[in-house]
Amino acid sequence: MRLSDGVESGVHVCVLLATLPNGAALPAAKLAEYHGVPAAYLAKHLQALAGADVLRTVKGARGGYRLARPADEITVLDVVEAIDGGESAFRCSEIRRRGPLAMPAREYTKVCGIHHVFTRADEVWRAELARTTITDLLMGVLRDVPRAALEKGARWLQDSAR
Amino acid sequence: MRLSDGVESGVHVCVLLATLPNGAALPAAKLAEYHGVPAAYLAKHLQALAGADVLRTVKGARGGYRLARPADEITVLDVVEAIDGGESAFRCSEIRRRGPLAMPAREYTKVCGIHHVFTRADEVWRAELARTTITDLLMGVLRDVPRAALEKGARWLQDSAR
DNA sequence: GCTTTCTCGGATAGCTAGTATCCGTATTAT
DNA sequence: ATAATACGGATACTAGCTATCCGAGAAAGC
Ligand code: SF4
Ligand code: SF4
Repeated sequence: MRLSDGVESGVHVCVLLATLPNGAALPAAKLAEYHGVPAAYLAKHLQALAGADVLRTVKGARGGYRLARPADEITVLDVVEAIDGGESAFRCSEIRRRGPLAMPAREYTKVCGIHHVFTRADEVWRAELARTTITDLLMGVLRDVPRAALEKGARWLQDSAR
Repeated sequence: MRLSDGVESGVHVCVLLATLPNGAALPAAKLAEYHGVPAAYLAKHLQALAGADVLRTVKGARGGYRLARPADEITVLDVVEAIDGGESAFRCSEIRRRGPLAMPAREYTKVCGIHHVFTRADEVWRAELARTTITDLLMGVLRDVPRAALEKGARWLQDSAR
């Protein structure tokens, strides 16, 4: 089981955008450069995030991406579902309908126990991700990252926002 | 994000094996036929389950597979980890080490907040799966599946155990 | 109004992990 | 001995994800 690779960049982008002043935007190329990931690929994820109303696009010259909502109203789950999709990890192929035990479809009214376990597990997983907002993550970064690195980042932002 | 396809068959196999009398075994070919899945493929998953000490193999003629432990000591998580692997869904590529913000490796001592969120989510997911045993699932089947189907299944088992 | 800058959206190649299969060998009951 | 069965490696196939490209269109600035 593997989460889409783009989720990581997606979350990082949101955290970075959360540091920008009110309505400012940052173009996709800069975001890619900042994180050291291929720009063309990141663009796809940015579009997905924009489509999911996590990011807002600012078109035209001096445009780019910015958060669509306040950072404390965006959860990690929002980012995950935008990029990785909202489907459950478990997909059953209705095994019980096959083989010699098979019965007519109408016999199977309720969701079976096996299916149910995985559905519940999926729900708690998502609930846990929904618990943390971009603001929470930003706080963590400000606390954990050494001052020197923070200043380096801030300087870079100034230069490229120009 | 997608769970390995074989997990479904794996769980079904365990539930079926839980219905067998004490030390009886069922060959891979029969298990595959019962569930209507390709035998050669199922064999792989069975081996994985045996390697993870979920199933026990009985070699030689009239051999097959049986549960390695009592059904109420086998959790759904055991099956999932045997077939799908125990790795977390989220794998970070250390983005913070790339790009202009990069700093020497020794600066990054603790696990970052982003990483932490996904680790925690993964833990609750696994905890939820560990909550349910094969016995629990078997109970559910006995309760939910119509009597006619149960008898059909029992008859089939008799015939093929011969 | 024209030009420049930048995003949007689709179209498409490349790659990796997972799916599915085969067969020769080892092991055991009869 | 013979038949039945697990084991393990080798391998083809496939879907989904990774990564890239480019033209159309929209906003900003002159
Ligand atoms: S019994 Fe449950 S898990 Fe198995 S095929 Fe049916 S719905 Fe899916
Ligand atoms: S900041 Fe966290 S999630 Fe991002 S690359 Fe580093 S460890 Fe991974």
